[in-house]
Amino acid sequence: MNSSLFQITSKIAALARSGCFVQARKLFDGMSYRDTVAWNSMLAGYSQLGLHQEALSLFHQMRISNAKPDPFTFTAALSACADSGSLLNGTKVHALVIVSGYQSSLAVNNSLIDMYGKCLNAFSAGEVFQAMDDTNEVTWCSLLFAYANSGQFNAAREIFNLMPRKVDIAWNTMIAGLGRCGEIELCLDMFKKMLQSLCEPDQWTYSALISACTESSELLCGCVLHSVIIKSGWSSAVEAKNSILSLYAKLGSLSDAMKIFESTGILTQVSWNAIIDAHMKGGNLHEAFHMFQCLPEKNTVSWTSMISGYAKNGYGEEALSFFAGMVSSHLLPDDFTFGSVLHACSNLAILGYGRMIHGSAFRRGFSTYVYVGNGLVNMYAKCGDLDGSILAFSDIYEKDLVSFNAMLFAFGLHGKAKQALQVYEDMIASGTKPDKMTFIGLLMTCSHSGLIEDGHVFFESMRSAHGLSYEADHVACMVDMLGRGGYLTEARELANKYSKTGYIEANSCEALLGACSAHSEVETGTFLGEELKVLEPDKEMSYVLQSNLYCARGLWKEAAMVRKAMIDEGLKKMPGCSWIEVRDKVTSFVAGNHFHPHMEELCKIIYFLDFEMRNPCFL
DNA sequence: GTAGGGTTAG
Repeated sequence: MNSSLFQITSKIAALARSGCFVQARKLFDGMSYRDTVAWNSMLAGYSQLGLHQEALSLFHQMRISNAKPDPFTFTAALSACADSGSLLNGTKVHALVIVSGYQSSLAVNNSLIDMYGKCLNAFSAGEVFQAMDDTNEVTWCSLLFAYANSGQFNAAREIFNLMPRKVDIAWNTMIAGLGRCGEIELCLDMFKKMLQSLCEPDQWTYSALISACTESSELLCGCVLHSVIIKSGWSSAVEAKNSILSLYAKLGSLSDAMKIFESTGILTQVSWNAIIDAHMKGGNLHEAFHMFQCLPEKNTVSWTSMISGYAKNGYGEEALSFFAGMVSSHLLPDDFTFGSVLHACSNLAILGYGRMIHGSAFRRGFSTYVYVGNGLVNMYAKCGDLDGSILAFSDIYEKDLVSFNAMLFAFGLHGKAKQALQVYEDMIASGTKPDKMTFIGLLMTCSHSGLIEDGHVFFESMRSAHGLSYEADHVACMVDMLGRGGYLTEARELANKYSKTGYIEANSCEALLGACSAHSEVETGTFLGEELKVLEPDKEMSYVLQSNLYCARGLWKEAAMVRKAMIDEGLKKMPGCSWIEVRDKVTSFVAGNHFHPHMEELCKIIYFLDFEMRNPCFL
């Protein structure tokens, strides 16, 4: 009896190890009696294959059955939490470790430190470490990783210095961590010290160094290191090759990246994905799609590259069809995937679909992730659901700069200036440094809400207090703000003051022209319109704005002449349209279009609404 | 018969 239990268990372990988890699970489910080792074997199988959800649900089943978890159980369960980045589940398992009395097991404690480190919770990792009376190399390395991974480099260095014996992996952890934070000089310094010590750099050392160069846009430094790698003999290692490839792909020389790609004996998924992504970044969708089709095996990253690339280039529908393709090939979306899909949803302004994605991300446990949360804030705002944005924002587990910017824009977009400025206050209070985007959001908000004084203060503090330089868009926002408020002279002066070419920049000129039509300044407007035609001869904007200017003053003949001149130049204005989503169908409306099937009913409703707005006491 | 660390790509 016992021997058959042993036999089946070893079979399960072997099957799971080789990736045949379906067969392994069949055997496991057919067992009449399972002891702890049997549960552990199945659990470890899922955990190692990256099937974190399955692992955790098996762990749960084990708890409600009679089996008693042991240190093997906990290490497998914690590794599933660690690799899926689920701090919530990890903390629950930690509680069960204490309940089961295993808090002095070295392996379990090491797994706990690893889990907290991967979930970016160095503080808890440190607490576990403090309570340990027995430690080994793994303990120290995991603790070091915990601090380095969460960007706490002073603490990481302290731990590194305290380590009883510095193994290669500790050097690699420090180098990789410093590199990820953009500390390229400290990173190279570490590498020098490593060479001076008795530790030998390996493929991971070089991979981390090259990634550090990529992170800091140090192409030249990366090239030097590339030659060092060739001399060291590690250049054929997959890890090094992939990093080198992504260095060239990301820092612009796609042809160099292609050379590495074509010379690579082992074409790993990483190489393919890096090239696809480089094509996407360069806006070369056709080439990216071609490479994607040639990919022998597509993983989550490959599909996500396609989704995000098409979404970024404004092809929302195509992006969503890639998402559908991914789902039907049974790949599980992760936080990056959801973020990219939400990006597509905000471009298409399809609230219903966006909500569905939100639900899906929630069920998979990703809705509190920063990349997903930022996408949700943006999606809800663009789809007109400000409350949705607010809820999504408050759900984000660790808000970053993009989260604050997205929420600021959301309020700004909906004309809620007070709340937008509050977001900025909260952002500063949280220690997050504002960037150029933040100030675009602030200035736009001030402009749309007529907060001219606040606008001036932000514009000034942007340079003096935050050390940021003005870009054309910031100046244009200010010009727009002053122009809307009727301060046309000041607006023009400002535009002149900050122009780099001596001429008013095109986007400031557009803003000024807009202000001229709002305030009926025909002469100035005409002059600016001619200037804008010189600045952007291929754009229809100058003609449209000038024509609007004449229309506002009732100068219909002049307006018609401008429109005709535009057509003569071969320019066409894309008509603006509005659209709504009703029961999964999007209907769009263009001015002057009478062919909508329900046009008559719609006109009646609009007539009624118009009447009601003009006579608010009617009802 | 089961277990614990770093690794590149979106």
